[in-house]
Amino acid sequence: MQPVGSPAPSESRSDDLAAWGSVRDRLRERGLRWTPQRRALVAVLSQTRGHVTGADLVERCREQDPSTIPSTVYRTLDVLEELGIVRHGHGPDGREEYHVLPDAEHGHLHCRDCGAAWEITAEEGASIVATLEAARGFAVDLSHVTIVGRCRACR
Amino acid sequence: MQPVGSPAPSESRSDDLAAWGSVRDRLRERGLRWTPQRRALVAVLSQTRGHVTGADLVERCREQDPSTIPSTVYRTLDVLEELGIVRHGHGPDGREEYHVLPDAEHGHLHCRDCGAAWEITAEEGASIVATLEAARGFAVDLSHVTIVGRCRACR
DNA sequence: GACGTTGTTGCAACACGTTGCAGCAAGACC
DNA sequence: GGTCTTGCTGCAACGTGTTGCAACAACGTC
Repeated sequence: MQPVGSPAPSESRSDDLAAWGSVRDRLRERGLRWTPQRRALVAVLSQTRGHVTGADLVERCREQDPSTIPSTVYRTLDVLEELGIVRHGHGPDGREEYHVLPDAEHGHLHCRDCGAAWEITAEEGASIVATLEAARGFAVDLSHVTIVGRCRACR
Repeated sequence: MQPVGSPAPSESRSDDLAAWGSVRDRLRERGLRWTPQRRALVAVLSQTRGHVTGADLVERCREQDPSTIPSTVYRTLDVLEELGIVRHGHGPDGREEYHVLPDAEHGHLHCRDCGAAWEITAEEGASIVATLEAARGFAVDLSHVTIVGRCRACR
């Protein structure tokens, strides 16, 4: 239950390497292409853990290659989301927020006052999911849930 | 538990009239001013029920007065939110979404497929609020919660 | 290695919202 | 009605993300 450092890069774990290595093939299987621009974004993502905003990713790509075009990054992110490699939600300010290689489906908790963020685990989310499922037959997409409020420390 | 028509204007109820009428005085009490631009936005809001996006409100104001400036509208909305007259959240696409004269605190449910929206009542939200309160001492701002998923009809 | 398909890119324009700042005007006071 | 204070407006520039379109290039095939 640690806070989620927003720009939270860290080293890849070994089982992630396989995931990143397979991206090229997964694209090709679908008739999609492996371009230098996609390679660059995947390289950036593979050095990222936790959450990043779209703008962050654009900036990091630009550090590697200043000619990076934002729309290409956003379009590539859409593709990678279809492959399940990233997921996106919206931060408390409505900005795009991507999480990379989600181990398990989880939601997000944001403190309005201090800005800290936490993950809502699947277990904690279960009661939310169950409530809405029972009452309305609604299938909650937990990974897209962002709940805003005030954390213990700020109250 | 009716769906929330997104552009959902309808007539004001009588007890709302008092609320709208008092806006001027509530501003003045705080040393704030009652300007033609604010009058215009309040007029638009008073003919609105349910949910509107910021862009919607700008457009409706412009219908009344084509010289309306967006930043003024957004700044006025911030002020009105402080007075509790509107509340804002973020739609499934991250856009600003205002609800007018909230009768009771409530969250929102959006179907990813058909785009329909429902309100999560305070009672339904109670389990969400209670879970996070107990587990983390986190005070959920239900009115800012938007949950995305798939509704019964779309599954 | 050359060729053709067609998925992608780069670019320009747009949409929505925010911010900084100089000048204006609401409203209090005389 | 005139004056003063300071909250508000209008404007311009920016930040983030999306979209349409023509030209380009990945990659399967010969």
